[in-house]
Amino acid sequence: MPAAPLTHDAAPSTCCAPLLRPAADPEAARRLARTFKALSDPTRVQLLSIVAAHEDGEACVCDLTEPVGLAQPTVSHHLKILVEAGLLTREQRGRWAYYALVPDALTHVAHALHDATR
Amino acid sequence: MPAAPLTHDAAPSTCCAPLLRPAADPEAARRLARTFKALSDPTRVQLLSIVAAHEDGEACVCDLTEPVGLAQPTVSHHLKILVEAGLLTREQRGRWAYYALVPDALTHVAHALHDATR
DNA sequence: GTCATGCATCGGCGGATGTGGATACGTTGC
DNA sequence: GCAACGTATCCACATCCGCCGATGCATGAC
Repeated sequence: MPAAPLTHDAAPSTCCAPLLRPAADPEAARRLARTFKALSDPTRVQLLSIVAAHEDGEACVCDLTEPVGLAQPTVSHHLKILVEAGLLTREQRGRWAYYALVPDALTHVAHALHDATR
Repeated sequence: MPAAPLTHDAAPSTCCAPLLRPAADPEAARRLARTFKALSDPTRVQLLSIVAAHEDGEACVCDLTEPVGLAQPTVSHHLKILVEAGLLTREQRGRWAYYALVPDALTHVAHALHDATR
């Protein structure tokens, strides 16, 4: 932070082109990245796919530990991340916890990404 | 791993529902997650947005360091990750390196994600 | 009540990641 | 040749993340 007074306003050549549109503000980028972070692990992508492939589009933890080959606490951890990202819902019925996809979450993410880079 | 021979084949109740479709194979999940990992950082999302907002859809590093408020090596590092993920292209013209969005990369990602959770 | 079952949380370990200063590389201009 | 400029790479540091064993918290069966 010793300041960088050399604003390349006096650009010698045609290096820095102007922006046509204002870019996505940092807050929007932060929220987008937060969702992508939830999708940045192979296990979590697999979990989403497995849940989606299940009948009624829902599955409990015991359905998921074996396909991904991880211990139950780890699967529970990943599921929590997916729920916090708004990609899955969690519903407890009896002693089982059923996870299901949030219907339009993924398409919403796709649109947000398209808007940010439009 | 003393083995967990208790395969819940003899499930007492209706816990484990069958799959309607085979879920995404681990390899596909790995590739998808690899792309999302590149998008999982706020700085990188901002970089994509700033590049897209520039005239001609391209920008050099000197256009990018100031908006994101990070040092040049850090920005270069993030750009490399985006290029390796297939989201940006790098073209050296003179002493400047111009980065541009890969046209259909994002929509392709969106479709792949939709397929994995169809 | 007790016990078993399914799941979440806690704690720690090992590896990956974001960050920037110093430095090396390639290009332009002299 | 040399100097200046724009970028990329190297290195070290702090932090975060995936992973699992141990444990706790519910619910259901007895």
